[in-house]
Amino acid sequence: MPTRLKDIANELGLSVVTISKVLRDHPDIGAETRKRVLKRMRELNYQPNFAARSLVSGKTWTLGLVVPDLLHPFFADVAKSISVVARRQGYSLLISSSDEDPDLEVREIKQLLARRVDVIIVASAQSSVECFRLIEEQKTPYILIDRRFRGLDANFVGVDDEAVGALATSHLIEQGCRRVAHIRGPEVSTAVGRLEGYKRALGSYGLMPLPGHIVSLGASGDHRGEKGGYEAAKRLLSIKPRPDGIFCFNDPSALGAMRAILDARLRIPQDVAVVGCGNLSYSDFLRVPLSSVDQGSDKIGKCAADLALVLANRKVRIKSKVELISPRVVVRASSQRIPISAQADSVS
Amino acid sequence: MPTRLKDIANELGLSVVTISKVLRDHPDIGAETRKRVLKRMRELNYQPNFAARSLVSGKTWTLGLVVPDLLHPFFADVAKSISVVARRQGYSLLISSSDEDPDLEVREIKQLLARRVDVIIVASAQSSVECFRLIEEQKTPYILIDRRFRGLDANFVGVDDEAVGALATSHLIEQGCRRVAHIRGPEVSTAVGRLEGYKRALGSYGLMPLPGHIVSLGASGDHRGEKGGYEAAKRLLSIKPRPDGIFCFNDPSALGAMRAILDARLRIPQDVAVVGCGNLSYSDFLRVPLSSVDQGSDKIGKCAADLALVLANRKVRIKSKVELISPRVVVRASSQRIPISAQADSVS
DNA sequence: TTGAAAGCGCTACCAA
DNA sequence: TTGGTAGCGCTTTCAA
Repeated sequence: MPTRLKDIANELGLSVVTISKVLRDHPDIGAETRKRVLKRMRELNYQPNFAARSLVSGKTWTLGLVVPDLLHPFFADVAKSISVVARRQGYSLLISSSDEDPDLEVREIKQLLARRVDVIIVASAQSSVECFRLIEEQKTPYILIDRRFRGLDANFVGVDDEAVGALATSHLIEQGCRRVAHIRGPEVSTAVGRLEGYKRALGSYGLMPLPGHIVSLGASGDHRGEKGGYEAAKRLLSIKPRPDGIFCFNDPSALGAMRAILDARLRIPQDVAVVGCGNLSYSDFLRVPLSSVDQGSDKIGKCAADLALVLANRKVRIKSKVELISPRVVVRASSQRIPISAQADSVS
Repeated sequence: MPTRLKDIANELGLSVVTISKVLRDHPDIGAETRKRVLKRMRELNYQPNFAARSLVSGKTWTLGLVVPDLLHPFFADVAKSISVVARRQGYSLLISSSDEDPDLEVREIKQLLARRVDVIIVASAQSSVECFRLIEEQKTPYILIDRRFRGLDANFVGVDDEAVGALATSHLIEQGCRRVAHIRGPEVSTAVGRLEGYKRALGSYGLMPLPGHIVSLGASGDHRGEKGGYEAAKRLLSIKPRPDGIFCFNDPSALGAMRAILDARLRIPQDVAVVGCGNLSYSDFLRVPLSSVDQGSDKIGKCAADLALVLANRKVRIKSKVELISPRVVVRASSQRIPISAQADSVS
């Protein structure tokens, strides 16, 4: 039903090839012919058929993105900035949500492979590396974001999670906390890295995690960790000596933790200071505005998209790139124990 | 590079057609042959080429979604539920963010048309109806969500905005507010509908909007209305008589309004009660938990997706469907002036 | 039950 | 500068 090259060719008494060349700005076309063709194309509002084009060229001009949860502001932000970069180069974005389910994720990836997207970008919920072998077999370039895997030589764009943990922990210590606890996340690279950073920072101040001061978020069934954070913080508060600072794996768990602290009639940050990670929107409107480590989600998206476009245009596989974004602490009331100095909010 | 039907055919000494039939579960294939073919397909991890298939069938098994802002929890939620429904039927989702820019939106829609998606779903930032004519010309079915247009006979799925306004306003009145103000949104159907509902509800209680009690969010440059809500509320608070309740166009503007109220050293809800719209996540963790009208974003997504799948499988155009989701109030502290009764949070 | 032929809309290659 | 031919991987139709 839509206009085809052939239609224009017939109307103008030219060949399909000529029209095709005009379409793609091929040099060897007469100025007059070109003008006529372009005019008619515009009149008919001609749109080339992507399927046909893909079939010939082997390129779909499509990027595939798989995230664990589109509703999570971090991933929404990443998706958005990928989409902006991609669009500028004529690429579209096929997005799917794996719901943190590794099997579903594999199915989604297979779907993207079947559709022959030019590059796959995935924030993976896998525990094994198997499914990436599948992608490699098909020779589709792919980029991991946010979460990485030991021993997998793959493109990666994400925040430097050890730096996240170190930054948050050092900040708490600098604010006068001496018993900094950590609510850690599940067994994925982000949580492990942040835990490492936490330990490293304590060490660099000559401190150690106190017994019971590292608790796990657990899979409390809640999506993002609010409930888990609440439970974990309750456990922490019952321990002697009680922590005077908590670095939480992510913002939702920090919200849960803050609720537990307030419920226990303790003050934030005077009794217990809290730092989260993710720097989600609306932080300024919380009961106690939450200090948080910003992961630079838009930067991650932009980097990943830029890399994707490079990969999409290479014929041969190139050496894997690893890009680590530097995190930054955004200090708000939940950890501000020392009078405001030059550091607040605008720190780089 | 990936396996083709022809490869399997050659290996097994069969014709391409036979393999193709097995692939699509065609009945007239010998049991033995079918088994052999399926086995080999699995071994080679065969994936049919979508581009080739689309070219023949004219179907892309792809839905296109255009939203003003993927970061907005409402649209993220809608996108997610569309994706879930679509996936179950083998459809993928091409998502793009228009950034509330009508021109950009048109370009995105053109892109989707060029890609011959089976259905376009769009939460539109247009002020005119022109661009939908474009879609109609190409005979691509489309569904408007969230925002609709007068005089455009199109499929629509969204919340009943008048009911939203009426519900929120009645709730405030029932909580004892007598001077209910409204911070209204821009000139789109959602804002207009909510304003109408607000007026209707006032009327049904024999009340009228007081002079200056309807203020506009304005385009204060902030993305979602926090700053606009702040400014608007400040203006409202300076008016005599001062409002004792504010129904805000959306949650971000309600957050801004609450900040203005607290800044003015007034109490929420005792001095001024506040209701927002959208019921975004984390509401429980706000300084004052925000009452909000839930728009049923997941229901909207599900409905839209179901409708899209129907449209994708019809040959002929069918009469436009309009589905209005009923909103519900979720009462939290910001509007709870009367002791908690059976109504709180669990109201349906 | 199987397969040969034609064609979807486009691009690449080479000849005119 | 222009166009004929071939073919991308698949489905549809019809004949064997």
